[in-house]
Amino acid sequence: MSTAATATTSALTNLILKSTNRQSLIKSLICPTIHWTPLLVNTILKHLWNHGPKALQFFDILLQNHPTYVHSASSFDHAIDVAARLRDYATVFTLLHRMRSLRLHPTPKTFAIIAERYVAAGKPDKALKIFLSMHQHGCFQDLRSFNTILDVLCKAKRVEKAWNFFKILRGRFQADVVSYNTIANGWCLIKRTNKALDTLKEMVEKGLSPNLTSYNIMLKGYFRAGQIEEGWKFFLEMKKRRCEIDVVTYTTVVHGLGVVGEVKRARKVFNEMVDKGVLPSVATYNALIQVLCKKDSVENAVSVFEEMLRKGYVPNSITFNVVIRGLCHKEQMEKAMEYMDMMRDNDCGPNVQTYNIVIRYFCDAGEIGKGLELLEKMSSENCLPNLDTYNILISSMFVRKKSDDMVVAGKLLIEMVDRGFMPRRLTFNRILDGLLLTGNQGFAKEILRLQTKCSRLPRQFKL
DNA sequence: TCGCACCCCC
Repeated sequence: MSTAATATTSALTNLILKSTNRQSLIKSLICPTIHWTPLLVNTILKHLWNHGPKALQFFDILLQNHPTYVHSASSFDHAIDVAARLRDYATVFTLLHRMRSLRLHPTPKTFAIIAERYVAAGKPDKALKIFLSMHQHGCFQDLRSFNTILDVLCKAKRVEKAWNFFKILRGRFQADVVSYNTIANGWCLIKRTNKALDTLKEMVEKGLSPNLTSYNIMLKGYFRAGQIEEGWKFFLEMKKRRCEIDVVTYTTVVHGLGVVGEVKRARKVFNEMVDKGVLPSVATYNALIQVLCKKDSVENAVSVFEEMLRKGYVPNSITFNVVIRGLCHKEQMEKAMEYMDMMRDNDCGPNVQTYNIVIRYFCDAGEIGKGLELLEKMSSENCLPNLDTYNILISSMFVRKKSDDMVVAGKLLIEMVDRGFMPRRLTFNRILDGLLLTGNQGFAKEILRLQTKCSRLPRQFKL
């Protein structure tokens, strides 16, 4: 996007965040000088991702009040994702029906989003149900969408459920190598490497051949399960039998060896890939840098970071976050802040994860004030705090129960609820205890009312 | 469909 467009986006995002009155917001947004496009709408929705109610309000104002602009299907997908994450299923279905009435057909992606949110909310059966009812919403199921629902279940570690569902429907959808790989990967995610192997064997019996992805999945599975020597043997076997091992294979091994402290072997593999003509990717560098930070020294990690710059690689936010975490861990906070500035210069963040890292280290060092300063700083950069940010800050305030801290914690709690995050019961109770112990009875009552409201009402955000 | 980070706390 151009600089002018970015400026417009920030200005609009701020306008939406600051507004307290729907009518005046409508007046500001429905204005002939603003040229609404799906790209602009989607960018703003992404910025508002950590303020779900505002995101939905914004989407709804254009939907209801704009005389000519019609949302795109992808914007609907974003809005549905936000509503589903808020567990506001009434709005999810309203939007789904609205899509159909506008003749924008919900896509397989739409259903994947809803299914994913259902599974995340602990409702995998609802996820299967929405998948099975896709055709009633004017969207046909095919092998791709079948594989997607399997993947959604597996990624949420509901592998047994995915496997049972798979066995029932694999005939109907003509399961392919992707379906089997997805299930095998699921078993690997829960460290059941033998089940993964069985799944792939069953695939072979059905006449399908494993591909490189199948092998990479098993390889990662061994390392994840702590079966390092099995992983290593598997890697050697891959090199011997299949000549086409790729950058993913190497990255898996570099990372797998590194996390168990085998830094020298990890480095050796990294060098070997260069010799064999397999070019490391940014992800490979990230894996190595992370491993050096955690198991070697941050100085060595930084020199690999500088090496990758010399070779012309463009570090991404993961690269920066890994280095920043390493520096924080070595209590080099100033250096960490310099890397944050570098991110700004490189036009890649800092993002909410970056802030969470440094806020966390400041808080752990007892410098809550600096943590709160960074919270301010991030909003000024249009980077909204997420659930983790609030949890980090609030829990740090219980190290010593200072009265002022308790009030700040209470205010943060109110803010997070306002933005659609559901604090855990423990968080509520700790803040209540803290306020009562420090003589803030009035504020405690307010928090208690909020808790009661949160637990009683089904989620439905007024649009 | 596979590789790299972040995160409440257990």
